[in-house]
Amino acid sequence: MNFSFAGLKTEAGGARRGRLMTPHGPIETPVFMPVGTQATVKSLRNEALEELGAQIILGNTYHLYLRPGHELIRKLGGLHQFMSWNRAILTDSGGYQVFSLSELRKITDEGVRFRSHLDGAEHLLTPEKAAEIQLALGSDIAMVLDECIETPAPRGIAESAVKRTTAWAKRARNFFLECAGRNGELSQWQFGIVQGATFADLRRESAQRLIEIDFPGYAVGGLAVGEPHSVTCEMTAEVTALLPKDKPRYLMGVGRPEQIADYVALGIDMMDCVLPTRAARHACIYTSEGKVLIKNARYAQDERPLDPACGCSVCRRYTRAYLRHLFAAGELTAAILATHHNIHFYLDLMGQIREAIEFGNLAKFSSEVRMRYAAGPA
RNA sequence: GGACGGGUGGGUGAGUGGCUAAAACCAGCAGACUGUAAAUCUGCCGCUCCUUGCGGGCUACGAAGGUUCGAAUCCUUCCCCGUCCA
Repeated sequence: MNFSFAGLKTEAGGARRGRLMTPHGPIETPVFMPVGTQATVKSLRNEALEELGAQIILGNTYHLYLRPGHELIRKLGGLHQFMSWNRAILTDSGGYQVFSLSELRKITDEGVRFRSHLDGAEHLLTPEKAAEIQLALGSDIAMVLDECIETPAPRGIAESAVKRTTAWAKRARNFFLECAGRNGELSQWQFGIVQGATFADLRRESAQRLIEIDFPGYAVGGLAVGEPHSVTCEMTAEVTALLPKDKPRYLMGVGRPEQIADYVALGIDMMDCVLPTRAARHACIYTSEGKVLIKNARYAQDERPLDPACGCSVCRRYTRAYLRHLFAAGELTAAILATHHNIHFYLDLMGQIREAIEFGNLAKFSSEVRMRYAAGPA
């Protein structure tokens, strides 16, 4: 695997236009990665994802370990073969579940003890175990187990989360290299994750420690979990200023359509977010003019497509009135069509961002998107 | 003709003297969703007034009367509906 800007432009402000080569195809960056926690992007068939041009999707260590089990997936040829997805996959480590399943877990220096949300059984996820699971899954990019905390957080909590995340990163890295060997880097990468809540010095400290460990790529975690967007940007900027320029940076779990270009401008190459898929299932449609809550009565007789400016197969064929009806009737097709459109919107948005970087007018593009979103849909 | 049972807000349906503008669910309306315990969750949902307050007024539990300080709840008559008997 390798990451390069060869023949590609880097914008002065920090935005980068790159290419990440994986065993499952190239990834043009900046990239948006649809989330497919349980080896599927909810309500989308892989055929649709391919049609939409998804270059890489996410899977989740914690979920796939619990069900169907990483050993089973390994036996069946790895995650790519198991789910019949031949493009790239990044697996999250379960670190986010440390945060989102906070009532079901206990953290120690050893690792995280979870009570399964499926059957209540107790499981211990250690940095080594998370790496082992992801090696079995065979994702193109594996994440280290980290301690993700909510923001804002008291400094003491943030400090100890950074300390633990650093120690875990070291262990995860050692274990990973031991198992995969240095040559393992050819087929699977492992990224470290910066923590530090909303404290700039802790963010720098965390990044510095990870750089010393030396990963092929770095993620910024624990953001967009409660703090204002401006703070998310400040923290991201602190980190990207330190990270090696020749390695990919991944801002985890973001963001809203009008925020994405901001992160790119700060030097972020990769992002993922459940927003387009989850919001779609909840009848929230992202369009070039802002969000459309398609269940609203005002769309009952609206014969326009979800987004008149969109060229996706859903917008080419179906009306707002029809989508509204499908949601009102609780039909599964509503989720399928809405998700398809929202993912198209996100991937297309990122495509436009890549283009804007190449033309050197990302800032202009970004402010146009923001203005359209502020104005709202017609 | 007789015997029971029943008529509650847009729907289903609790409530059987004051805490009831009336549970709950559905429908309806609006909103949220950021490394997915999410096809989920939240708010509103009789009308009206304002100094928007766990505020005021009005109307409301088939109809009309009555008992009571107070009635969806008790009594009387009537009108409907269901089941059974002739």
